[in-house]
Amino acid sequence: MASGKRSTSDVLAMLTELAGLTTLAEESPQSFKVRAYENARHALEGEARDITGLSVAELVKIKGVGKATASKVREFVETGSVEKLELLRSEYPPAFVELSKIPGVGPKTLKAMRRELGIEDLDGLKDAIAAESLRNLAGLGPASEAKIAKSIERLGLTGKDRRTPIADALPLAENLVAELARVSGVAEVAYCGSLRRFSETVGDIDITVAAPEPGAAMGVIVELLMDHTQVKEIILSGETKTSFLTPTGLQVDVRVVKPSEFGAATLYFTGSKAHNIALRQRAIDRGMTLNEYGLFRLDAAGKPGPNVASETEAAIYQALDMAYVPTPMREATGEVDAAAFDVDGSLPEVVQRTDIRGDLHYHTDRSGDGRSTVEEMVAQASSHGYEYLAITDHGEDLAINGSTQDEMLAHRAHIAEVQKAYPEITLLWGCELNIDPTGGLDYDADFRAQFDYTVASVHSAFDRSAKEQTRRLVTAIADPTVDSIGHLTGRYIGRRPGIELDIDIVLEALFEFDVALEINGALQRLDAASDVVRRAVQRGVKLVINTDSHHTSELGRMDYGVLTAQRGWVPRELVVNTWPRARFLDWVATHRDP
DNA sequence: GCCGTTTTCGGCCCGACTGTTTTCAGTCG
Repeated sequence: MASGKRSTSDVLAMLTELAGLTTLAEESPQSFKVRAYENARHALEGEARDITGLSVAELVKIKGVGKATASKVREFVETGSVEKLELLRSEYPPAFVELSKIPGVGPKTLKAMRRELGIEDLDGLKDAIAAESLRNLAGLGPASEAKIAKSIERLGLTGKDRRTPIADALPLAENLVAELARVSGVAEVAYCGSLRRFSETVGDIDITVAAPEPGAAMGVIVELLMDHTQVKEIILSGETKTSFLTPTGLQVDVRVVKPSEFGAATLYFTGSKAHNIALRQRAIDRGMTLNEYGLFRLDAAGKPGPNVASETEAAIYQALDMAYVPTPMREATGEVDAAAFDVDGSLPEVVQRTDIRGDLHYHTDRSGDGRSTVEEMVAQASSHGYEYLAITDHGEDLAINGSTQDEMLAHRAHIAEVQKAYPEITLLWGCELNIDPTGGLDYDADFRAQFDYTVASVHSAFDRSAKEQTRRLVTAIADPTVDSIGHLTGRYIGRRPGIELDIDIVLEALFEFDVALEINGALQRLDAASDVVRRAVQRGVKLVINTDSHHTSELGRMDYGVLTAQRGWVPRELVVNTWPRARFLDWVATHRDP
């Protein structure tokens, strides 16, 4: 194994691999050992401190991490590998593990294929299917063989670990929800799953439907789906559950329940799985049981008895003696204990869309890539009720999109003219500065200092080393004319990885120079990412939630930025654009001249 | 492997669907 310093994400990846290989070894995804590794991973994911610096004694104090896992983490950090993991790797080589990604093939089937038929990789499996020998395995038949053959055909398209960027999944889900809501007999529809938790990529789309007659409604829905343009193939269909694949291979699960069960169902299908398990454990501890139909009191015989709550998620959390947990926080990274009144009860009140008073990264057609005029963009912002708005067109360094000094000065005069028609909203003449590979910025310092507000961002040179990029960012952050850092890594989710950074050093610089970190609400960006945001919160770094709008149709991105902030456990207080105008302007003035 | 106001052993969340089964195992979420 390669040497080098192990990071927190390396440790988490190690535990994920350990859980995966142990699933094979134990022939069960429900294996208690597997769940222990997964729980430990979750617990460490939610840990604020740098886990690579913790001792075994400190690690075992984290709930969900025991002595065995703590020792493995230390072993991994100190030696770069874990003996147990290496043993499992030699027992289950990558080509064999790869087979576990085939939908419908679980650990039991996989090991039977190896044991009985000597299958070691995809080619071996294909040969066995061609020879029709798979059907001879106990519990399998011709139908299973055909199903597996089909799964292999579309592997890559619909493999179990396939992820779809939220920017692709969300519009599709919203359209499906709107269509299903119009089906007769349907009372309510919501998308759930990782999409509702606002995960940046999703494995599938889960849609929950409420209907007084679930079976009948499902019949109508299946008819609708049968010749729907977004349905390539219906892969299973029962009384209350139907799954289909879209033309791009994204799986959609539709589940129908009664309206009285809608809260329990959306809670269940929103997950995360680990969050659900924690809630169910809590129910059991209180003499109740929780499933997708509701929360029920257990009778003396341990059977589900009277319904306690089911119609709304809020009622279920309340019955479990917990604060309501916003969907983006349901990742089992500490929110269950934090929300539990008898354990901690200090779940932070995260920022809400209604807290936002202004947008501070906002383009007009002064930018080469801007598509609406100053007048149009300001009118749109005003209609959103904002108190202030920073118009931040590109600086001169972006050859095609940027503006010269003279153009910027004329732009300032233009903005001042438009301001007269909008007394209720304070317009700031701003700029999106480009951070060059060395950390340098557009114009000269004196000119930059004239802007009312600036956001500095990376737009090029994405492939430098983490060391170079970190120095680049820190140099920009230290510049007194920089008020905020835009889309931190420059990533496009699922298409382009962002720049590599030593996040701790960057966060330290942001804190020290009192520069705000942007949460960019563009769905393809969502940058800084929620995990980075959560660390920023822990460090006390100020944040700003922006749309980076280039057109009047893009202001809705504020919702997405807020959801990302909620995933990062951001309290309103840290978000500078929730502050009243006077306080915000005062902050800009003081941080520039401390 | 983890955990404990039933603590150091004996439990560990719950249900739908499919296929191969005459009552259930495997997979999935």
